[in-house]
Amino acid sequence: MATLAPKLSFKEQMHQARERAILQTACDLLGAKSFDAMTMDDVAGGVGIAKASLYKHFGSKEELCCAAMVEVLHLVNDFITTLEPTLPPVTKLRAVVRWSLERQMAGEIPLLPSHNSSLRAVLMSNQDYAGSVERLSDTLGAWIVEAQAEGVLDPELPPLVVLYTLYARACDTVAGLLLESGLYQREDIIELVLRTCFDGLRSR
Amino acid sequence: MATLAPKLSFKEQMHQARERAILQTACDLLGAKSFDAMTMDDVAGGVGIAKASLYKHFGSKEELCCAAMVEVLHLVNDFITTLEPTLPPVTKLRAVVRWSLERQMAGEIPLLPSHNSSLRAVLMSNQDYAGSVERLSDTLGAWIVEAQAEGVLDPELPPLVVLYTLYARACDTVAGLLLESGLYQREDIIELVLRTCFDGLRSR
DNA sequence: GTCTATATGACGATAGAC
DNA sequence: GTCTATCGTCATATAGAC
Repeated sequence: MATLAPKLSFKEQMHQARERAILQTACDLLGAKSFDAMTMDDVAGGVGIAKASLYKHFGSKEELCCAAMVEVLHLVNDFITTLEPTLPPVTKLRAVVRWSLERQMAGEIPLLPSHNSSLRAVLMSNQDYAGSVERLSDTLGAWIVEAQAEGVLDPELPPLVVLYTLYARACDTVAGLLLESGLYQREDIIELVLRTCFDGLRSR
Repeated sequence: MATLAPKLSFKEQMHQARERAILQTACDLLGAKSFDAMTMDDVAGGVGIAKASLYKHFGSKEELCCAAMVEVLHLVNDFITTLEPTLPPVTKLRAVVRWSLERQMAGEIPLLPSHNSSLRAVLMSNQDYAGSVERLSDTLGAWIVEAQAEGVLDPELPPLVVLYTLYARACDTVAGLLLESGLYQREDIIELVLRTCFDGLRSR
């Protein structure tokens, strides 16, 4: 396994470190602006290397941004494996949305690109990305069905509607706007957003 | 008043008609792609005029897109005035979200630009836009407070959180994604989205 | 005001020295 | 592999004829 590779030359370590720095910078930038607005000069400047050097690591802007998005999906899939499997499914669903909200409030790249982003078309034809999305959707979908069977989530809602609603809340900008307003603390905002998502706006 | 202006020369009528066509095309394009991805060539091609002619009507791309967004805000503010004032506030709130969802599913420009759009910065410094947003927010905010006082909306949620949540649902992409899936009819999708927004995902 | 043609600049990507 | 310098392309915006 790769994690057991005993020796990595200094050169290779530097190479990987640079690549991680590039990906991290791209993540930050994509959290702040759209794919179209982000430039390779931005990335190069952020990392502190020449633009031409970027192209030694990633063949194109699309390739770099794909890699960044795939990285995020791997992170969330990793996070999911750390969740205690015996937890109630709705608790696990909340945890995933919370994870995404925390990431987003930290200014990092959202889980999914917005619908009208130019990046979407590129991502959808990327096998690694599509596979990760499918894996994530399958996991969340199973939890949704479980939670509905338990009667915890509304069984009358189609699971696909629930899934998309969770994605939307995990990526929407309410949390960021509330943070900007300066009226609430991070933790309060996360609780409020989770509450409006699961319990709705109406009184009980 | 302008609506009573008795005579409008043929030239002026043509001018206004072209301007409306330009705005409509910009609306459609901004519904389909981001501000950055939309080009003035797209707009000119859509309207069927030369690009240079656009600049006789609008001084810049930013100005055109601002005008398009302001147009939408005027439309929603107009829609609001058609609502029977004696209706319960929560009914009026639902109606506004429904109006926005219908617009969005028709492929038209959303009510508000996404957080990380380059357009946002431009809009925020546009007085006409900012004024319309403020007017809209004041109206919706008053209804929210009323509905909370009646106990129909959860009084423990800060009104600002409710407002942003409504904005997010009015602009999010769940409706569009569900429409793309082909599994549901427009009217069903709207009902489902309104339901998850107001009633949440949890069983009652 | 509308058009064709063009000036100007930004950005993705590459060439070639080190 | 990294850099500087540059190419090719495309988009905003304008010039100038009609």
